[in-house]
Parts: sequence; C-alpha cells; structure tokens
Amino acid sequence: MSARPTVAHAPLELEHFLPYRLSILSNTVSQAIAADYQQRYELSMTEWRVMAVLGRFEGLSAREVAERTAMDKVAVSRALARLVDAGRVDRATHDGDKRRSVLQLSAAGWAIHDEVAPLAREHERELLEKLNDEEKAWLARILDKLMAP
Amino acid sequence: MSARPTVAHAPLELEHFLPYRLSILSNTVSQAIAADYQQRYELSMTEWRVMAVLGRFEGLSAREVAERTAMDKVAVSRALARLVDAGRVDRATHDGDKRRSVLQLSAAGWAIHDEVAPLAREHERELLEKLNDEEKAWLARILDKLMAP
DNA sequence: AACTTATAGTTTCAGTTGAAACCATTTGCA
DNA sequence: TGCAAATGGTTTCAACTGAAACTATAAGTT
Repeated sequence: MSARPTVAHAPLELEHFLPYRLSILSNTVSQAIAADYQQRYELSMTEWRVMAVLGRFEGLSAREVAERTAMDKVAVSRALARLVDAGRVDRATHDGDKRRSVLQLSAAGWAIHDEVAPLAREHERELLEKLNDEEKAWLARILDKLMAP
Repeated sequence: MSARPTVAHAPLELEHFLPYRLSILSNTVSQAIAADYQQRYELSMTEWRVMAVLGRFEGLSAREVAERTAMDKVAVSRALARLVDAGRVDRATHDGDKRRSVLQLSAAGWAIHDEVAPLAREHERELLEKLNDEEKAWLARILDKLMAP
C-alpha cells in the first residue's frame, strides 16, 4: 500500500488552460491601458468604455451603450451619471419615448476622447508588435470564430 | 461650411480593438464556467482558482498561491479564510518559518475539486471545438508570444 | 545582542459591484 | 378606453474589491 492517495486526481494545468490564460492576458492588457488614463484623466475603465462607444456611435441610449460595451445596465447607468456630472457627456431625452436617453460626447468629452484613443491604440500596437503578419491574421480569424454566437 | 465638426475624430472601432475583444471573450468564458459551480458548490471564482492551484501544487504558501493565480494577496487571504472555514483547505504553519502557511486541499476539498475540474475542462473543450487543429495550434503559439514577458 | 529592514499574512476603510426592487413610460390587448 | 405586461433607467442593499495600515516573524547589519 502506498502513502499516496489511491484515487488519481486530475488537477487542471492552469498554465495550459485556455480560459485561465485568456483571463490573465486580458487583465494584464486592460490594466496596462487603464493605468495610463486612470489618474491622468480621472476616468475609470467603465467610463472610458462608455466614452469610446459614444465616440463611435452618437445618440445611443443607455441600453444600447450597455449592449455595445457588454457591460450591465447598472454599471452603465453609474458611469453615465459620473460622465454627465463631469460635463463629458450630454444627455437628452428621446423625442418619441421619454424613457430613453439620447447620449453624445460633449466638447470636453471629445477632447478627452481624442487624447485617450491614440493612447489605447498605441498599447494595442505594442501588443501586436509581438506577432508577425501571419500570426496577426490567424489571431483575428480565431477570435472571430471563438466569439461567434 | 459643413454642419459636421471640422476636426476629424478617430474613434476606436471597438469591434476590432484587440484588448476589448480579449476582454469580452475572457469574461464570457469565465462567467460561463463560474455560473456552473457558483451556486452548486457555494464557491466563488477566486476560491475555485485557489483550489485549482492547490490541486496542482500541494503545500504552497498563500503568497505562492497569489503568484500562481495572478491574484493579489488580499484576495487570496480572504478566499483562503473562507475555504479553511468551510473545511475545504487545511492550513498548517511552515516548520522553519512561522509566518508562512502550508496549504493543501482537505478530503472535502479534493471531492469538490474532482467534480469542478472536469466541468471546467468540458467548457474549454466546447470552446476549442469551434477551431480546427491548425487554428488550435496557432492559438497556442500566439498566446505564448503575447504573454511572453 | 540590539536594531533596522524585509516578508507573510490579516484587517480596515472607502469605493465598486451586481442582483433585485423600484419608478416612469410605453406597448399590447381585451 | 383601461389594464396588464414590457421596457428604460435609477436606487438600494449586501457582497466584494484593492490600497494602505497593521501584526508577527525572520533576516541582515553593526
């Protein structure tokens, strides 16, 4: 009889476990970017994400922002409250539906957007620099497939 | 004169922005797995991560667990408190260094581990099912490069 | 040995989070 | 029309989070 357990456990090898690796990579990258604007602009990651979609699509409602950012509506509601309060986002009410808001970046919001966006792009560039063209192409294709419904 | 702004903004196209896509994918996957054990075993994601590394490496200290999980030491300390309290992890004190703990899964901890691990693996399998062998190989290689120091 | 510095781990505090409850408005339908 | 169900958005509450302060032990220095 051995002192080791009779039952063979099969522990996860986290270093090869895809969900785990994705999580580490994603957190590392997101936090590196966030660290760059967090204090500089007094801007949280959720706020920046909201600003980014509003930079791309004007006049969205809060729910649409939530959809596009894949954040939950409470988080969006709070981020918007802070952004509107800080004068970075203008909020109006939808003409035909008084429940819906109509959102867009203010001039101040655009100013910040136009500083943070290149900064984010630069981080992406640095990350992709580690790959050659062939790898970049595969990555894009693979992510498409993994994220497909 | 046009009604559109004179300044050309360059909004991020989030749907093609790598850090954003990674974040969405990672959250989707992690939450799908977590949803599977969260209520069933009264186990948070941080607790499961701690259990997973202890399943793989017996006798680690709390700090070593933090290193391996890429979680911060406060989170690990709290997860361990709950796990020890629930009788899922046994905590002893290191022989030569009374500051360090020596951690391992208890029998009850192993029992849970051995149910959750296959479940996590199954999720990974479902995810990878979307890729063919060539794509899987590229993905592994690409992640290695992206995560290299 | 006495003293400073470093390390392991926990606690505190203030801020953030998500689920559920909530309010207001709109839509569907008898 | 009137009423139930659905929808957009906010608030509440309890849990969770990380930074900084803290305790205890160990290691290095004189």
